[in-house]
Amino acid sequence: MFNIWPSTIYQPPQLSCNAQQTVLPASLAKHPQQWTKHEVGVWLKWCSDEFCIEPIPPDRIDMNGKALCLLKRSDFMERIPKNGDLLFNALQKLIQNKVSLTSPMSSMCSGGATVPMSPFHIKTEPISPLLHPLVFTSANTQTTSMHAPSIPRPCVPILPRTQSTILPPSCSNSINSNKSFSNTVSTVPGILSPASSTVDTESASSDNGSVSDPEGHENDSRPTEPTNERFLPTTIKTEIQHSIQSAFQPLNNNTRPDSGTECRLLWEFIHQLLQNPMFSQLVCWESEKELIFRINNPTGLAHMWGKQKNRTNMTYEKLSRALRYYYRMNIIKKVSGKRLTYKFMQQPSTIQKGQRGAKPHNKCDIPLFSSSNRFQYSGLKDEPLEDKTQQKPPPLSPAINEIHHELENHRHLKRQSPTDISKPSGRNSSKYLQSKTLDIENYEHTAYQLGNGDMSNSNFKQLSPNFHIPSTSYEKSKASKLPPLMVRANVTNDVKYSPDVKLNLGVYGMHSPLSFHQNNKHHVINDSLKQQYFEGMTSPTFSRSQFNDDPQDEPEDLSFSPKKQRLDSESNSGKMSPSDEEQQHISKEEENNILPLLINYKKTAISTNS
DNA sequence: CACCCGGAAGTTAC
DNA sequence: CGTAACTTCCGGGT
Repeated sequence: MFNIWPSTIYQPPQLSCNAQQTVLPASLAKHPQQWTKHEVGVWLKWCSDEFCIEPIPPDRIDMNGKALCLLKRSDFMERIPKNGDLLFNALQKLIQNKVSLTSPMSSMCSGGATVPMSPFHIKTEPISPLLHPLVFTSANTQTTSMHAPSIPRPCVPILPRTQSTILPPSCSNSINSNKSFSNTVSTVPGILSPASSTVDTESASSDNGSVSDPEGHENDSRPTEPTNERFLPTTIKTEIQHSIQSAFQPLNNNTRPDSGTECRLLWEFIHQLLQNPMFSQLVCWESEKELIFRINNPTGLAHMWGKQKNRTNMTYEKLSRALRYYYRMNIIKKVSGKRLTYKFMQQPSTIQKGQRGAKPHNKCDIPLFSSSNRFQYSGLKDEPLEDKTQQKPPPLSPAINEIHHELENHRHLKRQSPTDISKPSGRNSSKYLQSKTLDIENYEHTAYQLGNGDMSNSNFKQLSPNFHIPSTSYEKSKASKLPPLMVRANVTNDVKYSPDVKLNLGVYGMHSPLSFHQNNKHHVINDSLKQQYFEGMTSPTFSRSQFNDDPQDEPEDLSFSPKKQRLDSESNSGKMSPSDEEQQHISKEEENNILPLLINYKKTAISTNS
């Protein structure tokens, strides 16, 4: 009967709990109220094994099933402080399973769950699956990401995947919570597992009777064909699965009509977990009022997120990278000085979403010069950045004016970064930067396209009719797109100090000229400042002198003159003709020249600022 | 060592 | 097919 739904994706070898058996002992295949005292003990033992929790002293719950069912949650907590919640929930599921035998689950497909209520549920809210700590494990560690059923999944609100795992909070109750989580991750059928969820939900209405059928047990090699799902025990399964669905659905379906795509976003996922104290061992509010939350178990959270996204190799390192992308979108920021502590920058319910995910509120203002840049988000420790400067911008040079005009007219489009040519082997950004700088002199045109998004380089494809695009993917883009914006960078004839090169370098190196430091203040390049930026380069790091027309007076400007740099290098070192590799390589001296100009100005600004 | 940062490039779902 | 939102990897920092 309580055969558990197969599906362990992650199962470390050193599981401390029973990972082989997920079936409730046969003697417990009756309503808990009918359990004898001995059977209650059997159940407790089963729970401790199944949920990877420490053994429950029999004297803590020394009663028969009838008395057991009368225990309130608080009673459980009192008797078993560590895992009372878990046991209570598990018992409730057993109890409610019996009840729900008479109640088809078909209605669960809607956003509002009709799952039997758990005592600690808010009446008007769907039951959160996360409150159902039924954890099951199976011996099979096979990952079946390729087995995703292709049948329609109309009721599935979360990411499609076939299997997922989850850990009850109690499983991280050990000394090393992280390791505990990793080593005891078990499978909750249906949790975060929409694929099977749907199937089971669909089969539930026609297969209620299978609950008590021992033949319903499926082992770990469960076939994934929908037809086989019919033979699964469905009631509890469906309840839980639906509960899971509910948990990851938006609280307000009216504002999130697309319930079929919910909880695909990391911030949403985290927020959902935060809503449930059951997961406080993974992540909890540090200050709900201030929307500050703390990740208590980074590894566990990452595992869970990985399950949600069907990424079995998810780590906190990666998850945190995704979180860092939120900085610039003003969705989440790091709380400076507090490890594993972040803050929602706005009420999650107010976070606007793009077609597929969160975006800055004023997305149309983001692209190239908005205040929403990475430097602004370089840490909560940073005081609010000064972007209120209302200095009257100097007149623009014709070239810049043209560019500016183009930029203004293309804010809604995605900016395209110049080139991916001669990508250096390493990931050293300074080398990369330098190689780009070198490359640009070979071309007459550079195209940019404006837009927003995560601003990663992959979203900035090179588009220019006269540009050689070595990357395959870029070639494809080139064929299908036309650059909405052309920035003429006459680098061939005037590679060193033309205004356009300045722009290019700025955009190149920094993705965009986003902020600068001046008068002990960190200025964000907002609308009022961008003209000033372009024309005057008033930042100390982008000062006018650094683009002086007379390179002889500014030796540091060698960085902007690849040709000259190379010539100098050759004459100095005696090298005849530098190879491509050498062109891409940046020496320490060169790095020292170019970094302060193109990269480290951020650090300058921040350090002076702080 | 664990966490943090952000660039760069690849992946995936829509 | 294009893009948002990651994921993956990395070098470097605290």
